[in-house]
Amino acid sequence: MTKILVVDDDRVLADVIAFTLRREGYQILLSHDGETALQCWEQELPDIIVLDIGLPKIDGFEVCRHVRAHANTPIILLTVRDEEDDIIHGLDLGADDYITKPFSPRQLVARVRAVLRRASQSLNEPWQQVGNLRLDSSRRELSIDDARTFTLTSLENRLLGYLMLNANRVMTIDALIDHVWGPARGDRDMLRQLIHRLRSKIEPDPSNPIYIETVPGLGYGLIAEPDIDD
Amino acid sequence: MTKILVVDDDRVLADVIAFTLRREGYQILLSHDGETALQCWEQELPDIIVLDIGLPKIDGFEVCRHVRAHANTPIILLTVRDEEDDIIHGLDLGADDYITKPFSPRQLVARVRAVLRRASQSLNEPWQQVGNLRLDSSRRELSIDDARTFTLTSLENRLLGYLMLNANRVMTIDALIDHVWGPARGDRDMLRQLIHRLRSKIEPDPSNPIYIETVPGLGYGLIAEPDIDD
DNA sequence: TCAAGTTGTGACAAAGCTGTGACAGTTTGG
DNA sequence: CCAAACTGTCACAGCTTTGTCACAACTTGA
Repeated sequence: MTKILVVDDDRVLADVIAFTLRREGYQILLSHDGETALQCWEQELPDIIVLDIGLPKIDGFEVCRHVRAHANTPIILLTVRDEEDDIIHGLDLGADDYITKPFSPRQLVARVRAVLRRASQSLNEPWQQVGNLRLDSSRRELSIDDARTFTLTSLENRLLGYLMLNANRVMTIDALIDHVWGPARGDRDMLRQLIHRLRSKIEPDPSNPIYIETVPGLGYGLIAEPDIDD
Repeated sequence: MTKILVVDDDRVLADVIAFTLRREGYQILLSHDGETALQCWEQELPDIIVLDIGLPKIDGFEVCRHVRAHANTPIILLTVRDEEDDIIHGLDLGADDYITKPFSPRQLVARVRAVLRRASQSLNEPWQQVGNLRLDSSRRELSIDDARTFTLTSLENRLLGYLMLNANRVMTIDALIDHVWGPARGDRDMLRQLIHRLRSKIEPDPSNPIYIETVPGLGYGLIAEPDIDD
């Protein structure tokens, strides 16, 4: 059974979350501060963590960083709305998604499912399809519309695979760097170059990209169904 | 035209479904077992799949899992009533919605529409909506009436997000400054400029603002439902 | 009425970000 | 072992964003 670690110092909210997720058939582990959360994580190795940022003592960022240093356990952050910096920081640290409080049970369940699905998808299967892009990761081949096909380099393949896995979401620069080169390698210059090379390989008009969009100051995203006339 | 793949081994029911959906203007692809369904999916890449769970050989869950491993094609499951486990299992595998048999044509059409709409809005994008303004903070994009869309800068996004969060309430100048620049940064000049720039970007007539109102001596507020002739 | 403060507006420059080309070191494949 | 491909590094131009300032119009209160 899928185990979910829920971490929130607001006990009422934590109970609500636990109740919601239990009803969906998940097994719930509860923590109310960062320290016990880390202990619990280490002992139980849950399949996913739902993590509030504002925790006493060890805060959510610390927990996130610590977990990411040791494993890939998916993490969903709980943040207050309009704290954009928290969200970006969290995603930079490797969180997989976030939910802004207040949220509905349905939203929560949907996110948990989506993140779990992405996590399981990332492993197995050799190819994935998004819009008219089909990426064969094992052979590093990209076909567009079953017509043109390109051979990608290893880095290009990793970047595009990650973008496709998170299609239509904007990935922060640091998150991309971490996923392509691993933590604490790679820098922004390298990512810029990589994006540039990937674009000039796959975009019909590389200076007016339709697949890979830039969100200045934030990062990049893959557009699933691009308008032709963009 | 929107392509729908209908998979059901009950040929009578499959035909009824196909008929119903065709009448709504959709293009229908039919399969009666899992194997041909997967073939059909891979070749045709339909926009959505209506999938019965109880299929011979490869069952609906398998089909669902296989599709999800490669793409995000929306899936609606057909289940028999009271099989809650089936539903939960299906949703865990990434199905987008479900309908319990028996169902009416109207239900089916409504679900299909709903799922397609959600999918086109790329699922659970966390945007906030106030009146006819919709702000997607993760992209820093503002759409008005689902028609025009503007790209905002980081500061503009933070300001507008805060105003929308407190729509119809007047925010004091200092509160705004604190929320946009953080405590003890920023001054009134900067806020004045920011308001000015935001207005000239989103207001139809920037010198007669209808969205962002000025309350002299106090601050600014966002008007949720502006009169056109203001 | 007048003075002080507030607001809208335009101009400008500094700082930062992004796309781009070039080049060299490294890896890969034959 | 060589050539080709891949990758990291750097510089630079162009653009956007942001802070700063000046000034005119307006409001307010004594």
